Amino acid sequence: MTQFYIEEQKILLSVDCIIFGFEQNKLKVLIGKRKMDPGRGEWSLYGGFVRNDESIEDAANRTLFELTGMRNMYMRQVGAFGSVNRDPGERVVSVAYYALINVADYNEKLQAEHAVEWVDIAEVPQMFSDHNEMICKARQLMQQKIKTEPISFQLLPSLFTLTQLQRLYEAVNGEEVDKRNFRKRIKDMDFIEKTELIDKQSSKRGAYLYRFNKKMYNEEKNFKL
Amino acid sequence: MTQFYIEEQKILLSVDCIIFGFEQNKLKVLIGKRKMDPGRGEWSLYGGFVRNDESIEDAANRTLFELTGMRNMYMRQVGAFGSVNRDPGERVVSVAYYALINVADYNEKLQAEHAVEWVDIAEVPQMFSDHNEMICKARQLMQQKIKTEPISFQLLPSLFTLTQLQRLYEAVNGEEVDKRNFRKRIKDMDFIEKTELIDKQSSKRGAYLYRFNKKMYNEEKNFKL
DNA sequence: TCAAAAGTGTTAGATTTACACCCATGA
DNA sequence: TCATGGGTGTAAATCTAACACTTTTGA
Repeated sequence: MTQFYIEEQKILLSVDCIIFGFEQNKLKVLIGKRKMDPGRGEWSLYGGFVRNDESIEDAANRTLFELTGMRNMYMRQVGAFGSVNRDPGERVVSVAYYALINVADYNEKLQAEHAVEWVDIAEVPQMFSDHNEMICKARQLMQQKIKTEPISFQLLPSLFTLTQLQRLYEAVNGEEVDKRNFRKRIKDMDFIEKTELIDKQSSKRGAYLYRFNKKMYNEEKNFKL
Repeated sequence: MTQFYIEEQKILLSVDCIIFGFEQNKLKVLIGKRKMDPGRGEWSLYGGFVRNDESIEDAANRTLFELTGMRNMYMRQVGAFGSVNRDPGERVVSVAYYALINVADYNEKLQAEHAVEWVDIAEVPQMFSDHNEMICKARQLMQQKIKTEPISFQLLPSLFTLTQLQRLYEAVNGEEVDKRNFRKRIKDMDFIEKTELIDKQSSKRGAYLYRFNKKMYNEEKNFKL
């Protein structure tokens, strides 16, 4: 193969994953202590290097799979982070992705193996490199997205109560909403289906379980929260 | 210096600039025919490679300066584009940025030198590599941004008429708006200052010229269009 | 004198917000 | 029997959208 761009400098390229989960009415991110030098022991996102024969997105999916054992997670690019000295070891440009996961689906064994934990988004410690900035940007993007697309269901079990859904919105947006107004908006969205099933976990009386009907959503697409 | 990431593969990294301008009531992008192999002669964005000793953002600013002779342009990242075969020559990952320019400020000599031209966003031809996708994404981001931040003034002369401003919004959003409702919203924003100057270019009667008062905006920040 | 763009308010409809009580159940 | 979370409707306020005529002036 002919070499076209012979004069140019090549650069290390990595991906970093901001994995959001919802647990105990809080929005959380999955982070761990860095296991390599430089920066060993610092809080860090989970990441990996991009290989020459895979797209950045593939690298991100591979990294997510390594960490969670899951494929086809909801994942969106946050952006490229490219300060010269962002990594103390060597020049590394990183492309951040955020992903959404239902915490209950996450394999505890893998979690233990990678020594990562769910940390409340409001209590994220100081992190390695520019990872705080990445988390912040990811959260902003996710907050925007959740207003216009039904991504909340990625963070919940397939059956959920309206109170769970509401608490999720409150956690993501950082402010409480009125229960009746919230439920009115849900009623207008036919693709959020009421089932006949009752959840008895969270209350004595029990609450109806709902599910997201993806097919119906694809026909209607009138999402607004 | 110690090498930390010895095993990893390095990749060519470039930046591509989507430069938006506003001319004849149309939103336009600045593009030219590619001057190097592979892809010589195809329509292309203006870009450049990222050097090892500069941030991606610096590379983008340098590239914009090369093309326009201007510094401190409004510029935002669109994202990283990283398919393996996006560049037919060699594996190149590119980070796209969009920038806003007042067309009248753009040096014609530089434009001729680089052989770039303003093309209506609605009539962008098929382009090299994934540049159509980059433009599309850039436009989406810009459309979102213009709703909540006063970036429109980057595309206009420092003095402008309300009709110009309205036409700009219409061009960006791709739909017409009601003149009276538009002007009502403008009146609520004190940082869009009416001057005593009259523009006689666009009408016999003449129209008041307005200016964006940045200091006043920074105090109020209640932008909404 | 007329064509072309500038400028200006009102009203109906839609959307959003605020708000309080009864229900069902397990402990 | 009572504490806990589940479930429900209405009215006021705000915001949005639709709409038409007069003014100025250069050609």
